Amino acid sequence: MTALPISCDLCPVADRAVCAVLDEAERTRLVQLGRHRTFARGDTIIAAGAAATTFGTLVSGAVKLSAIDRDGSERIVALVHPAGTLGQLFGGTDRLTVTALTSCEVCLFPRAQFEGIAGEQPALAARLLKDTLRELDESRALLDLIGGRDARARVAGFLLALARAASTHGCHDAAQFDLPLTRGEMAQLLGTTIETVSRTLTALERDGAIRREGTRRIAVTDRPRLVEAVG
Amino acid sequence: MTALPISCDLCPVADRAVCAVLDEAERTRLVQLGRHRTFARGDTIIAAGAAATTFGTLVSGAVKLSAIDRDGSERIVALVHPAGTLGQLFGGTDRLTVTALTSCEVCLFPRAQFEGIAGEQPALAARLLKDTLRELDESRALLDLIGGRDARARVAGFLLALARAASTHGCHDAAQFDLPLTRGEMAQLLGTTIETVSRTLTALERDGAIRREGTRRIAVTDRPRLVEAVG
DNA sequence: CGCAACATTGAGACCAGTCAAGCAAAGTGG
DNA sequence: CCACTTTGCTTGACTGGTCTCAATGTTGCG
Repeated sequence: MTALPISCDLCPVADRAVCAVLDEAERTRLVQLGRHRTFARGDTIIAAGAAATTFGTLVSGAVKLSAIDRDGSERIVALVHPAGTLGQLFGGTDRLTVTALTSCEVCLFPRAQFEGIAGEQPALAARLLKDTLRELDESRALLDLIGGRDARARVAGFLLALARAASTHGCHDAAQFDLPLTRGEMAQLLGTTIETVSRTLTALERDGAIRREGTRRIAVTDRPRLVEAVG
Repeated sequence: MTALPISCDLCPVADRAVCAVLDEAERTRLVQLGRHRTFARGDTIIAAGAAATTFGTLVSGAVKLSAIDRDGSERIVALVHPAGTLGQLFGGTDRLTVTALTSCEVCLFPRAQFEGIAGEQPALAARLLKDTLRELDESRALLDLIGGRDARARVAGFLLALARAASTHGCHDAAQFDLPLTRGEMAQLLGTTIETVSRTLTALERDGAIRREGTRRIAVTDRPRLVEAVG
């Protein structure tokens, strides 16, 4: 979790992240406000309940957003992939905990100053709105997946979503990818249990829809079958 | 579904809706672009799949946002209450169907022109962002409610959310309110079935947490118990 | 190697879904 | 006004998918 100055030249998501809509001068200003940090799997990047003071962009790796219930159980409500944003804009406290799922790189900015720039730069505000709308869509898609579908459909739908996220180009899904989540985390995200996730993956492999390599790597061997499993 | 000119003077949500952030001149311009319409329960206000051409504000009543699966089943992903917004900004087609749950009043605007004004008015853009972030929060709260909780907790949590939405002032919940949804719609929203919703309401009443008056009206008789049921 | 974390598999219990019947309220038409 | 239909709600009995509990297998790391 070292803190270093930001350099956009080497940034792999410089063209896709929210920063991309800023002109040279404004981006320079933003770069001077922020810090580039790296986190290891399991590190807490932003803690729920704390005053919302930072806002960031995920440069590489994967993170989860989760809420902790009063009874101590964790619920994952979203994953964020590179070029996605982290942290709560507006509103005083972060409501979700942001945790690194893999080792990852992040650009972090003081929230207030980031909001200030957004207020001055309509292009940035528009981009943030667009991003938030996409997140809203994804959240509702997840809602659709979890509500009223059985375990097989949830897992299949989740695998397809990951395949899409893993594709470097937007055009079509990756044929194979690494699960950034443990079985337990998948269960939390999908509203089920570790055992059911495990059994379902076994069943999908038995049916020829996927092939597992080790416990984390998934190859989609029969995409139509996987799509059909979603219903 | 008559179309009439907009008049903000009598609008009950003039101070809370997105329009409130506009100055006199801009609001006048917006008013001239839009139309005030009324819908009856069951009417489709915006159809999913169609080109996204309209954007609106809910003035009174309640509406649902739903997605239709390929197999024809409907999934409700959110409810919208007065002062909330309707329709898809950016993106070519509406992905969700907007349906009136009660008779309701709506101000509708041509989407492109609304987006144009948002581009010129940073205050409107900021307000739209803030609203969208709140919707995102609500969507994730619903996700939290549906994922990994049993039927009793889902229904209890939903009733509490409705009590909050029904309170005219933000300070505390309404003690009683009308369900804007049928049992079937509640089931679609909560990811369960009509029968389970009905049985759960019966159980909550038996336990003294609520009292039903007719099939639609709910009085919260023991709020702590209802909160406890959510877990 | 040996521990710790994670994953798989099995057996039994239980919650909720399905199927089915009956009831209540509101509308329709003779 | 009443029979009839429609729509929505409730309740019961049964079934099945998923959760729980428990044991075993696997991976990775000090």
